[in-house]
Amino acid sequence: MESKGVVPRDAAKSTKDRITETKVAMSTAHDLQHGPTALYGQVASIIRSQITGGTLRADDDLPPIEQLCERYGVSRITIRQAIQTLVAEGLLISRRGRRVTVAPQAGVSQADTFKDVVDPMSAPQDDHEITVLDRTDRVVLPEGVCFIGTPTASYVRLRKVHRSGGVPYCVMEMYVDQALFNRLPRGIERREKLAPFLIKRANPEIKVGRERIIVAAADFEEAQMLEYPMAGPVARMTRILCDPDGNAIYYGRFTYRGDRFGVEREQGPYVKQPWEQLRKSK
Amino acid sequence: MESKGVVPRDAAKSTKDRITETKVAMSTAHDLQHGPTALYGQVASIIRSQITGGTLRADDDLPPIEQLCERYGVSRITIRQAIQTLVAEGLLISRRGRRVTVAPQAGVSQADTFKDVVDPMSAPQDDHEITVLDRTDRVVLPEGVCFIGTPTASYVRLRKVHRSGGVPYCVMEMYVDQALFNRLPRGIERREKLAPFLIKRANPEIKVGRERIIVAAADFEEAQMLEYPMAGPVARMTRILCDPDGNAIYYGRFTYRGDRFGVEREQGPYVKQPWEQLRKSK
DNA sequence: TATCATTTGTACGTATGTATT
DNA sequence: GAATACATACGTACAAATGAT
Repeated sequence: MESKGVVPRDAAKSTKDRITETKVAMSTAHDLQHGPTALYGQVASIIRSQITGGTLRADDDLPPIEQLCERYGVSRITIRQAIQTLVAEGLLISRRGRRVTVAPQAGVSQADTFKDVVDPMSAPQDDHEITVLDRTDRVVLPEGVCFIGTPTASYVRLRKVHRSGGVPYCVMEMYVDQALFNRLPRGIERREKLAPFLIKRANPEIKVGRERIIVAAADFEEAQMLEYPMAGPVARMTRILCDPDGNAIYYGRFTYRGDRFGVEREQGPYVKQPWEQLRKSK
Repeated sequence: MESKGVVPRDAAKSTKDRITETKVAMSTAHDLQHGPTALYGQVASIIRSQITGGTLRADDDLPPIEQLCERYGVSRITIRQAIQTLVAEGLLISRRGRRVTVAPQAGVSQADTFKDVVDPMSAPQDDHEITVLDRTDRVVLPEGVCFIGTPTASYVRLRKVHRSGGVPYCVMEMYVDQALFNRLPRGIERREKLAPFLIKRANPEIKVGRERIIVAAADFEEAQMLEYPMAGPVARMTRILCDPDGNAIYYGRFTYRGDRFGVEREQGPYVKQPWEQLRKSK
């Protein structure tokens, strides 16, 4: 292939900078090159480094797309795709009718990020809200989901949304053994995180609780319920609690917003790893 | 304005045409509606349900975009955006010059997915490869990253890529105490996962290892190194190992492809947490 | 309360580059 | 080399949400 000379594309380049309102002290004309990296990728890189570098800060507005088009000498689609990329990365927020803004949590380092996340087993904050979407009694567990323990005859199925500070951070679907649920205080599902409650106070005793965690992209439904970009990163967790007889008295599937999820694990030489005690899942 | 209506596309059944071979028994004209849900969202929903429902199976080809345009009576951009969405969700793979295909791991249930993932501490498979990108001796740990333990005076900094079955699944940056590293077998960093090696065999003993895990979207660099869609979901893990004196003799930051990451945790009142089982001192 | 300008979201049509078959 | 098919990119238009008037 020929390393061809760059096609001169100075269409809108000479236009005077009319960008005066924005706080964004963006630097002067960037020279984008038609080449191996797509134009939208180059634009995204520039903006990304402005965010990580501190030129753009949390909650800052970006200039309108039209102005960015002029500035970089590219079309609207190109800018849009760059913005889309950064939205998916969690660095920008774009909403109809408003300016595109830098995400509140953008630019903080990874270590700091960990302060804002919600460990699934942590105690809820003061501003924690629980919404019960629906409840169905006397249902059976779906086939093949029980990776430890044996299902019981009958469950209560609950779907809930948890919010912190008004923002939903987790949607979940859980099955609680019907007999056990009937013994719990009335309305407890609206007041408490059930798994921590069961582990601390339930009768009969919980013998073992196990969680599997994977990461994925939010599907349409999850994105809507979590007020989160479609295909944004999420954590999916499956949790099972068993009683001393090996009955799975609790099964839950959780989807956490990626920006609000974090877990900590210990590793050490004297500890047998949980999965070494497991039967292999096929 | 009136939609042009879906052109029935049944005639083109030339023998050479492999398109008719696709198992896409796509139903007859789907009526998309201009309304609250965007057209591309409707298309994405249809295809998504075909995948999860089994009409489209892993490694199946989608019809060319042009044909999808005709089928749904929408333009190329609309189809592309639907495909993009599903690519970001990990359900489709789109490559230049080839048909869009259904991702190999698409359509399997969450529980099943867990068998393909790589627990960070698991033993490497036979087809496991390690590439050392670079090595720098006698460096100090970056400021403020050490969430447990105290940094030592000098580290070896390594950047590596791990592959399984030829596919990269993790990129990492790690710091190993210089003195400790000098005592390790030569070239061990190219042959072994260092943390498990240290935990099992190092001298002095590791007293405690702790991991923090969050989820995020792949940035440009990570996406390239992992051969993964930009902004695709990834897990980021930070791990620190300390010796009995509380010195952080190992610090590592890892980025895992979302489709290859999974961890398991135990929870329960009668199971001592790993760190509770640790010998407190020698 | 209603209207208007601004700004982004969605969508169409078209053209060209580039990788695969 | 040719045909196929996706990626990128331009220009344009209208819809919908927001904020200010």
